[in-house]
Amino acid sequence: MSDAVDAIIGQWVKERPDVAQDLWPVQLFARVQRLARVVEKSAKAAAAAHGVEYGEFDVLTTLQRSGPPYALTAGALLKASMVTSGAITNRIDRMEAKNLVERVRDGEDRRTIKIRLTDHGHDVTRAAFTDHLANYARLLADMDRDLITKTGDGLRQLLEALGDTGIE
Amino acid sequence: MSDAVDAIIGQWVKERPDVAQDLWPVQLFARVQRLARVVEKSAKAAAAAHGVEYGEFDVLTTLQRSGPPYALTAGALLKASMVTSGAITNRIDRMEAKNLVERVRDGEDRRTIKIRLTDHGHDVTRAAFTDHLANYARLLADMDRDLITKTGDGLRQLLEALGDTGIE
DNA sequence: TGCTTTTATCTCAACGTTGAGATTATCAAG
DNA sequence: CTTGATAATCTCAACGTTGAGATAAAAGCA
Repeated sequence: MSDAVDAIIGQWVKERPDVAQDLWPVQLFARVQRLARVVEKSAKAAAAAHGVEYGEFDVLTTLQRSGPPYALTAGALLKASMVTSGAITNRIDRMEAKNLVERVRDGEDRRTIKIRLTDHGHDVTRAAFTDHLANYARLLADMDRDLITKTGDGLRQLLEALGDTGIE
Repeated sequence: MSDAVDAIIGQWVKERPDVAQDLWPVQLFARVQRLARVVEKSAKAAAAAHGVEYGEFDVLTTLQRSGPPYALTAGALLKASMVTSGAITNRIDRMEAKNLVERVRDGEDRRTIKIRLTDHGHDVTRAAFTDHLANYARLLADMDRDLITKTGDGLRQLLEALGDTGIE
């Protein structure tokens, strides 16, 4: 059996035999990259069905899983999202206009603001996340559960080694 | 041992116990997504050191690994790149301005154009790809080789099941 | 030959992200 | 207090991508 990445590596071995022994990370990282794109494309469609961009969906779920009172600072959302500060500001602006979240000034530190899920934001998040999980399950419908677990465990060890250990 | 994704799943189990049994795909897909971002960020920096955007680097390597005569149609690059047509046109425009590639009309079919690596494009690609592999190796420096192989194999099976089997 | 359909590429406005810098507030030291 | 340093958020122009539509050529078919 072979996939697109096997074909790509085969091309490199032919064209760049001088680096053939350095291609071993490619079989992992190229697959991670391709799988991420396939899954993200599917997830975007699932989010769009609920009227939100994928980046907005990310903010919604981060707030919901943080638990009561469903409010985090812009800085916390920034760290959780792996994007830059301008992107977070824009996302919050758009989501505020859609009445999904609201900006609340923090009494303690007036530099910080908290982003809080509105009731409407809660409803959208619950529905969208449920659909999101159904979509995930559909993608993996025919796969062996044990393989999924083992592969996920391997990725966890990689992420730990790369320092991706906390969500703050 | 635990990583950021374990923490995220822990939050969901608490906040949405009603979907706790549907979270199993998350431990895989969330890791794929996070790892892809970490690796891509690193790869972008490696490409930038050679004066090219990551998307441009993708076009360069696709052309180089295709072998002589190092020329593909815009359509072939489109399929290989997993982006939309406008993005490919823009990338080629920018790369042509940088003298990395040149557009060549195909004698047979005047609708198609071939994108061909220039000599300069060849040089940049060789150097950038060598650095790219060194960067990959650095990221995996402390990892067990067998784990990397097994995890990559798991991802291959997933990609095959999702139909990502050819590069055309 | 003419007509329609299909194929390949490009156009362009809307969109989201980047990232350096600006703004405003807090903290630490004297 | 006042000054300087630090911290949190926002601003904004530049950038790359999206995706529907336009353009143009080729292929299929009467």
